[in-house]
Amino acid sequence: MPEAKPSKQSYRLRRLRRVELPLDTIELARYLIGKTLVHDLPDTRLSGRIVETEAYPAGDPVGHAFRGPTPANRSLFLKHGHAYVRFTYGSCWLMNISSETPGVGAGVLIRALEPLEGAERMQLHRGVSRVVDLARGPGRLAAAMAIDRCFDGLDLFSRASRLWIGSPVRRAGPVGVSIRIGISRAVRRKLRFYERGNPFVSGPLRLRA
DNA sequence: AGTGCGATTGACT
DNA sequence: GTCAATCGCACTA
Repeated sequence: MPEAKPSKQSYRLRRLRRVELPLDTIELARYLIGKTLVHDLPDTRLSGRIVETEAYPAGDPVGHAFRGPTPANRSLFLKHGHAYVRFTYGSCWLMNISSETPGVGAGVLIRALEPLEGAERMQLHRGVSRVVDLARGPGRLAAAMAIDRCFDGLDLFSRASRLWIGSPVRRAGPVGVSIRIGISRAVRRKLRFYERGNPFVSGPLRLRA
């Protein structure tokens, strides 16, 4: 059973530098597909390929920054490359990356990972064994990667941050674009990006093809 | 596979 | 008091 025995392979991951990021919310969401998210714990590395993102650009009425800065959303207004971590629905943390210049509120939601390293630890964090369920969905992703409010406001591109964005381990497949998940209001912009056909992507099947 | 629903915390009106 | 960038489970099929 591949689900019960996740890979113990390790990878040569390079920290990306902030200057490599596109300074644009939608371009960043697209750019992050295939890159890696890494959390270095004291004894273990947790990492995964980013396979699904959503852009929440400046001025987006469903973005958390829409009504201006508050103590809870201020991280979205930091220079691009900072973590914005928010608790929602009583049980889920969601991880975003700020995506514009200082003072502009915008971000990219990281929605799903294909686990690479530390999947056994992720199984413990999540209480599920199936590898495809470890980080498929933003709440699951945060739980698997042990991301909570401590990381809100962290600069992912500071020299020695424990949480960072790494180079791809393989070339990303074709990237699909769709409407965002869980956005029920009139805003139906196609701002969700995902690696097409990847089983670690969340959402209904037709939005993974 | 798709749909429906309850749980549950924090921020803001 | 209301609402939320969700999840897991219980359904139906």
